[in-house]
Amino acid sequence: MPELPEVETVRAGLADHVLGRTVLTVQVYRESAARRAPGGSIELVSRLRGRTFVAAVRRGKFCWLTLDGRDEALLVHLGMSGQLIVRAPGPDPAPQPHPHLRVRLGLDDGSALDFIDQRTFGHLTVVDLEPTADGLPAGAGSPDDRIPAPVGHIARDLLDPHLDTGAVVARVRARRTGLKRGLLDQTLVSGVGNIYADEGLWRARLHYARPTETARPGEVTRLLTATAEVMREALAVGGTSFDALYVNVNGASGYFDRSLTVYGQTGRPCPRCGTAIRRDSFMNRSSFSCPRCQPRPRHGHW
DNA sequence: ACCGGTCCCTGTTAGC
DNA sequence: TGCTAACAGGGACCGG
Repeated sequence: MPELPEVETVRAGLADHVLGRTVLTVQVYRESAARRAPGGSIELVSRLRGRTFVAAVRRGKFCWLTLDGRDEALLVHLGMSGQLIVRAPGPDPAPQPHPHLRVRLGLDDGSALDFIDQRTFGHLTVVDLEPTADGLPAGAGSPDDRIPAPVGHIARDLLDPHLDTGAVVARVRARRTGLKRGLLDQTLVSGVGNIYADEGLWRARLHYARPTETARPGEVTRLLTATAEVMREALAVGGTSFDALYVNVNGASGYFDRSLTVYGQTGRPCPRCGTAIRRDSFMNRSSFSCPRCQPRPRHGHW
């Protein structure tokens, strides 16, 4: 499940491999991959063919390739299983295309950029760019202050140097919900998904259901700092282990799993105290935590 | 404006 | 063995 570190790995790979390339052909193998555009695949093809990639930018889990003229971009969201793979020039070595190949962009040097997505939550769209709300650079890899219109409501992410952490702490505490819900709300702070939320909460020794309104400023700051640390460490691992020839990420089975402390570790001992990690159902998904390091808040206790 | 629930989608796995 | 249900989950959307 690609979250910020995985998407940043993809962005860096795109910056290395497709900038300066021009799109010659666009093949859409599954219409729903282009569903975010009103005109669907027809619009994707017409707005993309003949265009040149001039920047690879990311904010949170959204990534975009700015197009020549800098008024439009190819916007990508990987959903939960999306991959972007650069296929080297030359005949395709595989006898038949990947079963989950959704879109293939043929580039002017004979290479191809493949969008592969098993669970189909990801999508590609060509969108207009607009000025950022704060006038600052849009995100990682951005040469300017322009952001895709559909990403305007997404907050800066935890690794953005322009992130105002104090303001995020205040906004989280102003909410009436649980800490994990706040951390996963991409309009408060972006880039965090279920995996890194659980890892950050464990590192900060906070329970996922802790009410935001009773969380002290220092605790929320600790949560944000801890989650950013986990993501920085994952990024360092992923950045060194992906094949330089390919832009390739599969968060579900990739390189980032190995350093996970609580996510998916039901029954295994907590590295801090040895207590068995437990799994709870929360927000219709799983939450993993240490019952001792992250005690459940009792009503009225705080 | 905020908040929580629902749905979209496919492949794998657990359980009867 | 064969079927069904649960599970993985980001984000748009909707009703309160």
